[in-house]
Amino acid sequence: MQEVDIYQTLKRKLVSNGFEHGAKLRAEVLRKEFDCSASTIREVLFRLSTVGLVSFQEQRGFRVPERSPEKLIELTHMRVLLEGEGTVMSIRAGGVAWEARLTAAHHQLSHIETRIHEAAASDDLVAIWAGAEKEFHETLISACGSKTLKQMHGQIYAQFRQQLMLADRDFDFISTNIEHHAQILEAALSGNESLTRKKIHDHLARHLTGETLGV
Amino acid sequence: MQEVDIYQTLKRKLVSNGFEHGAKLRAEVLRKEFDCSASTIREVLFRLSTVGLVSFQEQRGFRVPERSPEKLIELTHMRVLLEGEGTVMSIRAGGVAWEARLTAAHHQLSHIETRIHEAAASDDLVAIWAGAEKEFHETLISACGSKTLKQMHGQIYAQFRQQLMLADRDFDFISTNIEHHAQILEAALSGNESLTRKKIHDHLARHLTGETLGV
DNA sequence: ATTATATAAAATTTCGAGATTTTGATATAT
DNA sequence: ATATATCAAAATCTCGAAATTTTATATAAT
Repeated sequence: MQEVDIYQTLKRKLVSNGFEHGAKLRAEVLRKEFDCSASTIREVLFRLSTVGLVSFQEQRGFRVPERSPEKLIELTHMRVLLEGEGTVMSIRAGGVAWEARLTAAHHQLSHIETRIHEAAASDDLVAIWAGAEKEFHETLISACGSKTLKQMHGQIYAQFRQQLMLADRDFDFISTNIEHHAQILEAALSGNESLTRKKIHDHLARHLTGETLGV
Repeated sequence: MQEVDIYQTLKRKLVSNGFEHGAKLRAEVLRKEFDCSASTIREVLFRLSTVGLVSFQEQRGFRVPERSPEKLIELTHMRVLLEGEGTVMSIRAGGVAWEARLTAAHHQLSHIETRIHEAAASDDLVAIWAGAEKEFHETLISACGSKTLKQMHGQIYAQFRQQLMLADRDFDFISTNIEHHAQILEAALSGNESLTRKKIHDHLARHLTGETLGV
């Protein structure tokens, strides 16, 4: 298995319930799982600690970051800030091409959310939903013109998902949430910047209280 | 030399003119300089790429990031966003203790800037100034209550300094800049949030045009 | 002269073993 | 019973050499 594949596989596991929060990531175990040397694993884990998905402590190895209500609040705050700013920049610079992409991304997300809401949420469907939700929020900021902003948002978004894991799975598909995405789309297409910021904030607001992880 | 020292030493060199922009960071060379193995160097470089101070490309090793006017503009934009948000949060939550720390940090910065402005800027003085300027801007957001925001700001600030290196050294000490710091302090102490945001923006505005790196 | 190919040199990446440090268990003392 | 000290097991970290890949050089072909 290629190192880049090991990286992707581990990353996916880290943001989608593949490990317990706080679990130790032992080189020896992972070495066997991926059939490579301990140094290669060590390297991949360093790269993942790069983006905050793995915590590293000198002489004490690597761990999955603990779940923490405060951390989730901080990450949510950053998402509101970065997605709000990035979306406003996209509104100004994106043009029709961006509006088209956003509409398409929302259509797909809306489709899968409705489907899950009506039936049950199988693991397969949840995986598809996770991709569509990520795509929608990334499309919002995709025309902002700042690689730096997109990169930071990518880091924050991944850590946000990792904090949440499946804790909030049910809520993600209730009609309130489906409505939220529609309102963000509508506000963005209307070009109303402060309204768009507000709708993004409202969508994420339930994670700003600490209740989502039970405080 | 301890690995943590290697990390610090390299980091300092990377943000203060110790390397050319775009320079290759060869493991063999650094291995000899710090008298350790190639793997140790490799690890440190991975950690520095964690925070964006070193760029890494598969099979092509590590480099000092290129200087780029666009990148500087993006980093400046992020600084305005993060320092503005963090300072406003500090105004709300910091209390007298924060105000006292901010006043102290400004006093030290003001002192050194005046001194350099009157005389010439020796390398020693510039190093002291760099510390004082970093301290002032970090104190602004120090009471924001978000470890995540502080961490991201730290990354952005280091990359910002790395982009600038000594390109803008002269301007850093002219009276305009000294005035800027005083106005940020005054606005923050007055508790006027939008004015504080504006003063932080104005202070950094010259880096938003591209002129600083000559576009 | 320019492009393409083959070869050599140099740099990066992987590896497993040895050295170091932490962790956990057991024994001893307060 | 609590705390401290000692030792063994386990994990992490460092290292230098071997394997792989890139880069540079020289040769041949168009």
